[in-house]
Amino acid sequence: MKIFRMPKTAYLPHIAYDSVIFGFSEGDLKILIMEYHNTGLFALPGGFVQLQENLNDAVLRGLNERTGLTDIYLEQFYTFGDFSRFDPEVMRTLLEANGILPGDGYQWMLDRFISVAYYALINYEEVTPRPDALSDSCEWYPVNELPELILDHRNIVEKAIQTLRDNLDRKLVGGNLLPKKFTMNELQNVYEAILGTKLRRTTFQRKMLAAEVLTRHEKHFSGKAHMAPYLYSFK
Amino acid sequence: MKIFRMPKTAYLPHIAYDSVIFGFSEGDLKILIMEYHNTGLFALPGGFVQLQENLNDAVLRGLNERTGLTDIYLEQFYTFGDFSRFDPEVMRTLLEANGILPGDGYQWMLDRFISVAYYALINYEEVTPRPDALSDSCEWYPVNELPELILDHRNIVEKAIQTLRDNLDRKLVGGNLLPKKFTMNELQNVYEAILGTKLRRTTFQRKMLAAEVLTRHEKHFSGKAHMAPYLYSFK
DNA sequence: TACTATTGTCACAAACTGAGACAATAAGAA
DNA sequence: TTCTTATTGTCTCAGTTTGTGACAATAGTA
Repeated sequence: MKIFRMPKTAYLPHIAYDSVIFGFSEGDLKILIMEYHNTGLFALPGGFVQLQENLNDAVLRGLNERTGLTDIYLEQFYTFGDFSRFDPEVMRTLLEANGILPGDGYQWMLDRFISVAYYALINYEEVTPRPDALSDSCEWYPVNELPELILDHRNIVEKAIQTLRDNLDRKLVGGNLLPKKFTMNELQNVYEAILGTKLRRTTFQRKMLAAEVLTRHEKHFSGKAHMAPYLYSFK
Repeated sequence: MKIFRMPKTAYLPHIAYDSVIFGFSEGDLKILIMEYHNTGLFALPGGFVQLQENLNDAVLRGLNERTGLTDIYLEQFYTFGDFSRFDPEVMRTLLEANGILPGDGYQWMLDRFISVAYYALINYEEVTPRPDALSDSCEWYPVNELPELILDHRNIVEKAIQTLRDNLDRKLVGGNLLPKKFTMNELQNVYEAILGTKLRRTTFQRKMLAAEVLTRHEKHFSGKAHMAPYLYSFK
């Protein structure tokens, strides 16, 4: 059995973060989910804040550890603080499955936590998800086919999607889920996956062009038998 | 000197909340600011979370103590977690001005805190602000004439206003700053105070009526020499 | 060379918004 | 009573944005 090793760094007690990491592939909006050793428990990637660390930096650090990425579109969206999310059995199961006994100095992890939730938008292609010390996998799941998640993590995901939808037009963030250059159709597919609805091609194109946030590049020849679309990038 | 007495209840360490309590009077958007005994320090009303209390309930409890209100429109908008907001001197000044010495068991209040920020919209007329044990006043200040605030509280206020503006049309929350029944003109004044811009009377009226969120009641006779406006309430 | 699927753009109608016009008041003044 | 004034509710008209379909251009295949 793999032995759990946490860096000796000290963390702020009672405070955690969870991150909903969105990616886009095969027409689906997906998020990264961790599965823990020998437990069948699934959870959002999360972590703790070092004693002298900015909260935002802690999240970026965790994101970098899971994805290898450094420049990440990241947004804080809600802090979950209900007492009902306190369920020490879940964490105990998780620690014990990793060979950690009570009294190993991880007692603090069994306390009540308030969790600050963030969502990140990343380019699926640039990432090879990496599990952490406690988990044996970190994998993409389509948002419509999530496994059962621990605690209130399902709630967190739903609020993340809702916030993302609300921000989509206001902040024009959809492009963060794509490679630097993309076709208008790919961008539309991202929007449709996030909103869960079909959009009109011509209206969508007109709106995006009118927003003046895109730069048009060379055409992209896919080998298909039809007119080649332009490639775009965000300004 | 008034001696500081905090209920013996235990609180979660490192976690606080701050609330930006909005009211509307005399054409101005105002917020409640506390002034602390003998220090000249001004701050947002805030507090701590009891060990078994929901975060949201803690904020409602604090709001009730400051305003006497129970049904309050409340929205969480951001959690401030930079290490730079750790400044024990401010809290030490504040405790000492209240006759509290080091070793009185309030050491935990000098630690680093992460603060979850909320904004509330209340009906100015229903409220008589009440100071807490540490403060000698709790008063309304127009958002454009705030005193200098401790720590990052000025930041918190600005983010609150920004969020309120963004949510104004989407959530139609402006009515929470008014009595149950109000005229269209009063509602427009609230919108103008929040947005900081003048709006067109006819366009505003048409938009609000088209939204189908208002119920029209009897006319309101103000005694002025002109056509009496209808009163409205939110559905 | 003809055929097909997709793209970029245009055209027109429908819906929405900005800006002003105007009659209908409520109360005071003449 | 009648006139005057400030404000309100509603309408109109123009300008803008959005929904919807049409259509030619094009990259490959048959």
